[in-house]
Amino acid sequence: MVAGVLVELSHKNVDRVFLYHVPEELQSSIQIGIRVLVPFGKMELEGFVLEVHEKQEDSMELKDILSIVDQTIVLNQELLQLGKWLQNETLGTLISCYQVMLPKALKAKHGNSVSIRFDTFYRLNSIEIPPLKGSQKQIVDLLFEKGVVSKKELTDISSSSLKTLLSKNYLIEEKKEHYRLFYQNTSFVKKKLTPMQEEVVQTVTQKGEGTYLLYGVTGSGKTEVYMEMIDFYLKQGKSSIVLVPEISLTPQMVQRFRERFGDSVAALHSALSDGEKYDEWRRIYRGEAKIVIGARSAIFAPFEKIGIIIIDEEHSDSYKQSDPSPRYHARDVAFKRGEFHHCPVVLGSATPSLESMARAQKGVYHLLQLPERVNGKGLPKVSIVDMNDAMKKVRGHFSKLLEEEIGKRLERKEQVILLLNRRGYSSFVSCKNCGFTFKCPNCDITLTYHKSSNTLRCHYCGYGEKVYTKCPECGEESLQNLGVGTQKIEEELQKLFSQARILRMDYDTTSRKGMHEEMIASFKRCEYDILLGTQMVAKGLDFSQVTLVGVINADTSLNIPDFRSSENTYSLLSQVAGRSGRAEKEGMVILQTFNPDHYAISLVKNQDYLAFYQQEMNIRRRLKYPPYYYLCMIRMSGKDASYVFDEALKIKRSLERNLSNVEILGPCSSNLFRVNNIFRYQIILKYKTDSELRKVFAKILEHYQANSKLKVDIDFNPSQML
DNA sequence: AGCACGCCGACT
DNA sequence: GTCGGCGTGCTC
Repeated sequence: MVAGVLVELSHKNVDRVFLYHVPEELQSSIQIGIRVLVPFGKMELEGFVLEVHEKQEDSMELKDILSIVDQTIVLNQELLQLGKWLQNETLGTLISCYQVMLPKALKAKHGNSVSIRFDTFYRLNSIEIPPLKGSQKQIVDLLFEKGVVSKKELTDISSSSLKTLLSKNYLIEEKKEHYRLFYQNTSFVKKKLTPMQEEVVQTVTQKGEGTYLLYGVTGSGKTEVYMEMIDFYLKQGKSSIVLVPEISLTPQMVQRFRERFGDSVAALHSALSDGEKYDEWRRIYRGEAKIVIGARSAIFAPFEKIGIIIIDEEHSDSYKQSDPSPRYHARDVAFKRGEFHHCPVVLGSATPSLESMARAQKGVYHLLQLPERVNGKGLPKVSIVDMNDAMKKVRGHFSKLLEEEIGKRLERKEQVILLLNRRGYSSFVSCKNCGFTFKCPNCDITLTYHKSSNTLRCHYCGYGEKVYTKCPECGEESLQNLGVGTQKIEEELQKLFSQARILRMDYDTTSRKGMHEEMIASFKRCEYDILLGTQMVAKGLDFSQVTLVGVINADTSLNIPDFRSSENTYSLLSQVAGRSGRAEKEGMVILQTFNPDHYAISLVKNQDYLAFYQQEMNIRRRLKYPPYYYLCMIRMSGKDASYVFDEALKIKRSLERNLSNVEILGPCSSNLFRVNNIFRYQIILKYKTDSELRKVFAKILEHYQANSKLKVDIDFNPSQML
């Protein structure tokens, strides 16, 4: 018997099946989709069994499989097929496509040490036991009384007596798997759906398979709709996947699911330990959990029958994996699995990505809408403060209006959320006086400041200019690097309101495990008046006492050198605005900005997503960006900068020869030009159809696979262009 | 990833 | 004359 094994090394040269002889004693347990340990050169490696053949085809000497790692399959037929599709889609290695589907404990990796935890139990072997005394008698008495006793209950009693009883065969020892996470079942009160919510649920469950874009304003009760749909499929014995951008940022969502569905909910996110993730995965695999809520990789949850896949906050760029290959988008995987399981895929957002909205407008997706808040209240009133004026009157970062309104909330014992927008922190130059920022004339994106050369550069096309000290717009000597920290704002805030209880939430204060949830819970209990934080205070939180949301610097994220910066800014501001006035009291929002007339800010005032969508679409069309064009980034890197550049030019020429109807930009140096003394150049492609693209790329990758001086990476639909 | 093979510089 | 540099190629 022969097995085809894909080994753990993620390198193009070995990314194929190697054949091994299956020794007699392992033949009964060998299966496609399990892990095995094999000799490979002088190494011992783990790998996945992808093929099993009854007889040896030729006379080639094959090595023996050393041992079997899993008793059960870790990659079922669907996932094996999905991995091959993913490889073709992303041009990553096949092994990386399989590894990305599994929790660390189940990845093929020799020396992996994540294990299953067991609880030990004891019961009596027979009723006839000679009279005993002391602690031995104590143990036996307890067993007569209870039948089964766990090891934990016996910790106070002598362990040597236990050993004696075991050695005399009076007791039987049993081991039972122990899941590291403990969930308490709580009671749940089903909320009655509004007619609009009801209609959405009906549409999806009746139409079934297909893609739905659920466009619902903040506070419109999307979570209730998700739960109702999940319940529908749960009653048919089918499982559900719910993706959220980063689950540790939305503990309230998990809690609500737990309240309703109890133990059937499994959570998969970065705050869990490897062991906890392994346990949750096993609960999913065994069908003990029917609903998984998780971040990007939860899209690979090993369910047998999927009823529905939901992607909440579908516009979030966290669904695209960009750092380690495979560079996949969870949304695309969702569509593929949706096809396989003939189930609906629901994309939900208050500010859908332009890509998704455009498809919905074209009728590719079914568009579902929830235009009203469930509390019957309107959306919060948004005021925009022009900081160009305000800065002349006050020092510091608080406008008169924001200061006054915070004061009012403190008096009324209501709560305040303050957002410090840190995206794009200090990498651009802006005029203190008029708000002017430098833009690339070819790409219409903000130029990045390079300290080393004291220049402003566009990393899309390579355009560059010298930094002036005088603002070209107003002539003032008031250009500055932008960026402030939460700590500084906190100090300022405390000076303004000495009695206020301020909770600062950023990556520093929430790094400790469980800290994030703890802070949210304590703010909810009104132990603080003001929640001050970065992006993490913007999403999914539901505090009934919050009636004011303030954004210190609404426009920093506009200056990120990325064509999506307007979209991201609009989306962030709408999201955070939605935290205000979620219960009976009216909500208010104050946006401080140097660009009050920029559409990504002014249109937040009336929460007019569709107006924003139209305006942004015009720009995208004009500049040939998504959704009108697809983007693809080819990154070339190596130690010898001039060699890398020369090869990059060769690649460009070869692309020009082999592709038609594709716009090729570059090569130019990446924003992070030198990382660990590796120099990086990039080529960006804009195109409408990718039929010939993948073949050409595959050839290029093949050509360079053995070249140690140049690494070529390809990223389809990159989420950020840095 | 690791390890061997292989063809050109400074040395006991 | 050898020891050793890391470029190239292979691993069932």
